[in-house]
Amino acid sequence: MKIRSAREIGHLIRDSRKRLGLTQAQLAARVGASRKWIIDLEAGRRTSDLRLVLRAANAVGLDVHATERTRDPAHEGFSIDDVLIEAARRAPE
Amino acid sequence: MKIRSAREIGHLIRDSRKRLGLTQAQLAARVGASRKWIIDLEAGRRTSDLRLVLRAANAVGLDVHATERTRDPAHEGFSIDDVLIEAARRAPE
DNA sequence: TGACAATGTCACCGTACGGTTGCATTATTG
DNA sequence: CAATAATGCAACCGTACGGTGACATTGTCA
Repeated sequence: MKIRSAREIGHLIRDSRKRLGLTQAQLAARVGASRKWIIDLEAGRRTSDLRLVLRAANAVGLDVHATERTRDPAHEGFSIDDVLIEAARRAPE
Repeated sequence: MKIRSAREIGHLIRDSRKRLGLTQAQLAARVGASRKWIIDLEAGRRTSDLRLVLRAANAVGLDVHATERTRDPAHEGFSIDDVLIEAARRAPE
């Protein structure tokens, strides 16, 4: 599944965690974070510390990959993205 | 490429940015962050705000995917991970 | 060579991230 | 049903994340 937002990876991690029968507290212990951090991650909040995010994904059996898009984004002008970014800056999430 | 650390995705983003001929300042503007944040991201520091990380990856033509490992990690006991996590807590990065 | 762009680092500093604790609200199991 | 576990949220609060600006270094092009 392609990840487009913090919410998406949060939901993925939650689903995988439940499929494994892990509680939030157990996952938090494995990741090395607090239960609050797991709650925030699964709820799709901005969730700092990328290392913990990757560790959490790994702990519930998710591999995170990055692949290059075949179409060259330099030729796309970014115009739509720029609008979205501006909108996101005013009304985040 | 499988992402295992903040450093790996940082290097990927840097390489893709250079391939596109973007400067750090230009990427920062597209992402909606400061140049310092781009520097920290590319250097593999912990890099908060997953939304910006995903946005930066997208801006340089990288798709981020999450895939389920076929082998069930519940049956792997997490013993090795637990050791790594403990080590990471003492001597992070 | 000089002028300029790009990058990395530093200091300062505000803020929001996240840990802790406690409590309310649901599942879940006996 | 009662008892327990699991989850979500709220409050408090320390800290580190990240923006700004300045500077040194390096790379690039005339």
